[in-house]
Amino acid sequence: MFPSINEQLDVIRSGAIEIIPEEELIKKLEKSIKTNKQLIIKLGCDPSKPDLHIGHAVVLGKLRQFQDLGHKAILIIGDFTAMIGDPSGKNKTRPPLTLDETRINGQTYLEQATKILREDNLEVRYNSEWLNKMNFNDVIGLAAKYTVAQMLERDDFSKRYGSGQPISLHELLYPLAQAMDSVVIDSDVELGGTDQKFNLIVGREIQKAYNKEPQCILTMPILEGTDGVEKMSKSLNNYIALTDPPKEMFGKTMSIPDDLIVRYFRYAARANEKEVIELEKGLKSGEIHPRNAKVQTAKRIIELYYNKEEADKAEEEFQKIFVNKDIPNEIDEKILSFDEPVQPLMDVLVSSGLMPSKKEAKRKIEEGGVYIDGERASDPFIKVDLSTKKLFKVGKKTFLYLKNNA
RNA sequence: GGGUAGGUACCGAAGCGGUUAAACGGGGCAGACUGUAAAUCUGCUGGGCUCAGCCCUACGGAGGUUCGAAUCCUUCCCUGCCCA
Repeated sequence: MFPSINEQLDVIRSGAIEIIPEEELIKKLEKSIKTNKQLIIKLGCDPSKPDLHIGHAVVLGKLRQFQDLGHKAILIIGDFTAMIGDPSGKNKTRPPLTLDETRINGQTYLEQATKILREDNLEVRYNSEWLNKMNFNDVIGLAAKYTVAQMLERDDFSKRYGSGQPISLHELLYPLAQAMDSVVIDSDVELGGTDQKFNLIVGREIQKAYNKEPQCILTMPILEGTDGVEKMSKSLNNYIALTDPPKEMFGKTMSIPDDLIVRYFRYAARANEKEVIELEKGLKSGEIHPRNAKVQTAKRIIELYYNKEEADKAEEEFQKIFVNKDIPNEIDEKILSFDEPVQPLMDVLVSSGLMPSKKEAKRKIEEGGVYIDGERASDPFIKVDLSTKKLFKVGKKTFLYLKNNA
């Protein structure tokens, strides 16, 4: 029923940063094979930001591998914990969300996550189901199982504490809440990014405190964002969303710094180890041009979430617009409804949504960032005739046909 | 509860009565260049208008002093640190 331990371990280890403790995982696997019972693999997610990106996909992909091995994935939608807001990586307390908001976000999350996960061997649980029921007594009982010093071991807590940044008490409760999830679902393995290591270990400790068999933890790397410096995150706007259209995925991948190519090829494009080594060698020897390596990576990523045709199309578009400075194949068209078809350029830019304000429009025109039918418009006060369709280009990548219907 | 230091634009951080839509850095946007939506360099970065000028809004909130306040006073809210 299950593959052999070594086969399973090969899959499990690939791409993983740490497995703690590995011996225990082996024992769990042995037992699973012997009793023919699935292991319970937990992945918690924070639905406060429902835009999933290819950084999240790294750990989701690992969960998928466990599913493929025959184990049971439990995806915890942290609708309750999202109200607290995991302080991880943040130096500031987050604004709390309501349970309703997190529920809606959770649904969105799920829609995106199932692009990667399979529907069988999958169970979805919302942690408000048990956390919302705990009363103050329960919370005290839980909090009594961990100490302040242990909690302050967490890197970002100690950093914030040390530098005089505020830490609200409820933030200290976050790892405990997440740990409670593990207690309730009896997880055997919990997955997470390396930044989750602390929380995952707390889960293990708390399970023990509740006389449960402790979970093993497996951490996956945190993928850098397209800027190549910070981790990929929505708030830093350096992410490639799973729902990004193909040409966005392509362009964003092309914009990563060269030294990130191999990491993206491995983790974002999910190339196998052999391919990764080949690419690495080619880049080093100069046989493979970094540009082409990026093209290949970008196309592989698009193939994961769309298909080959879309990948080819995205490449073609990119070539067209950015290399040949041509216009894209498909351009949106917007009909405006001024009383008169002849309007000042600034007004046209604002009411079409191309510019947020007239001041901004004026600036961009003066900077030479606005083109009408291929001609650079340099006078912000000119009027344009929209009785016929005109092509507007703002900056390098925004194209829009505009026409007035009156 | 006492003491003390703070709260400035998207973020960090100057300014401490007028010349301040607010230095500087980051971010963002635009331009040049490029294999690239990279790097680098340059410019811009609250809004409106009858647009080289004028007007509104803005330095935690509310009042006040002053010809004039981010800057001074009163009060309230929030945060760090020390002491209890």
